[in-house]
Amino acid sequence: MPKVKYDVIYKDLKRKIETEEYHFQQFLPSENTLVLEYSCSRNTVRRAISELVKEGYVQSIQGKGVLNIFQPVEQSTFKMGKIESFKESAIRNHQKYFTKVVHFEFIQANKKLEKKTGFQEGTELIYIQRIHYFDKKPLIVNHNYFLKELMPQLSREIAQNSIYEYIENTLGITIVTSKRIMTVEKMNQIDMQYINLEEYNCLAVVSSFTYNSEGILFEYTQSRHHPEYFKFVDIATRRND
Amino acid sequence: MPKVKYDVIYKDLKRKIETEEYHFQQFLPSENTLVLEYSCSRNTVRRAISELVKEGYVQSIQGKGVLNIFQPVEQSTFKMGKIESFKESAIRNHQKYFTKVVHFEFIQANKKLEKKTGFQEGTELIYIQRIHYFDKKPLIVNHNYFLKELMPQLSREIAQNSIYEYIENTLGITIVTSKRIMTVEKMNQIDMQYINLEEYNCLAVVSSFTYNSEGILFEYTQSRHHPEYFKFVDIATRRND
DNA sequence: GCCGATTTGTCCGTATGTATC
DNA sequence: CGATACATACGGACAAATCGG
Repeated sequence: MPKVKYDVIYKDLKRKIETEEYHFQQFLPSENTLVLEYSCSRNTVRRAISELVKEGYVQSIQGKGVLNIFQPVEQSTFKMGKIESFKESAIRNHQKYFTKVVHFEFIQANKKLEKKTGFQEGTELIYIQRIHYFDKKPLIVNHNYFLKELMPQLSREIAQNSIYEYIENTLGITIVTSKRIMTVEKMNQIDMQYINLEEYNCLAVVSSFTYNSEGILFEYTQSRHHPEYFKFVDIATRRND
Repeated sequence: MPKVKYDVIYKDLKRKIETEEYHFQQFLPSENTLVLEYSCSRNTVRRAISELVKEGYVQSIQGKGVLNIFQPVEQSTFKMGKIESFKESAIRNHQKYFTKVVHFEFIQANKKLEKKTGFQEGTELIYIQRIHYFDKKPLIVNHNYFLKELMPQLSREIAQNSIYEYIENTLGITIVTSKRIMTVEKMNQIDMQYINLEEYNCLAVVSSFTYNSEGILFEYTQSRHHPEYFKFVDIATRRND
């Protein structure tokens, strides 16, 4: 992240909240106070605070102040409102992970796939199936469909490591927006083959549509998770419309 | 919603996107153009646009413009990034709904409940179980825990209708932030009693913690959904940190 | 109930930086 | 290189909500 002012302030406030330098259910210093503290304009302070609001750390109350409502949430496997790769997530949660590529194929989108993924019929795609392990337990089956045109060099070896790392660092593509849909589905043949669901007969499924900085859809992924190890966190704020 | 300028602009842009007055994968008029169109400052236009970014309608690309990436999403049962009551959601999706109160009790939080809900042991609560029907099919089992102190008059009759309506309109409490956690759980006795899961043996579970404008937790709800009729949509944008 | 001080919310105008073409 | 477009930042003004006297 470029070193921009509002981001520095945001990170500093966040740290102070997490380390309880600012106490739970107490007000942060007023915006005007923070302006003096950080020698910046009120807009910049407000920008930093608005990030914290989005993440559910604080709540601004007109006429009163900015209230700290942060509680050290039971660590969640996947953060929301962010795009996070499997590897990043694993590292952040201090777990051992391992990825196995079980299928790698160049395909063309057909009608059925078009409906599911949004890629037009005939589009050249790379289809990859990967199994993700946490602590040697297979927990996630991943079906990735990449736009071949944008990453013709993508190989099995790269898929073995982090594809996102390759996309961002090597190809220099910036991922901007991702739409995700969470559902629960009955297990299928492939799930059964790789994951031990024990007495469960369904999985948590996250389908995501990822756009690059040109606004074009370049990836569709379906992640099928073992229910016991799945958690999806979201912060909602009321917007009246 | 108070009639504020950025909101008027936001709604107008949103309408133009939804009605395809602005076309998919094309750029919106530049910020400066919009400034002239709406006779406002650039900040105000940017504020409106940032709302659209949050909702995944557009994507701003520095040096190029604001790109329309809206696709009329397959209608989703539950919107994300918003707090929405069951009734509101049902109306928006043009479905017939019906709510049945199957349990209504005044209780005190014990240790176990404290761990689950966040309400301190000994806190006086109202515990309600409700079954939600769409088109006569029971699809959701709802367990609500309300802070009794804030709504001592809450009755079975009110629970029969929309509790949120009562809270907002009658009590005048404003709901501000809600933290939600989505998981998949095996069905329990109560689920089995009320919902016909057919061959499924688990449900989609949404646990939510709702805060009022004072920043105090006043509701914990666990919603247990029939998997076939459950969908959770989310827009993620990359923030580097 | 009113008034004034404080605090957040909205809005404006301007300047400068950075990316794209 | 210049023109255009979005991104960051500043400072100021007034509105709206809260709270204490």
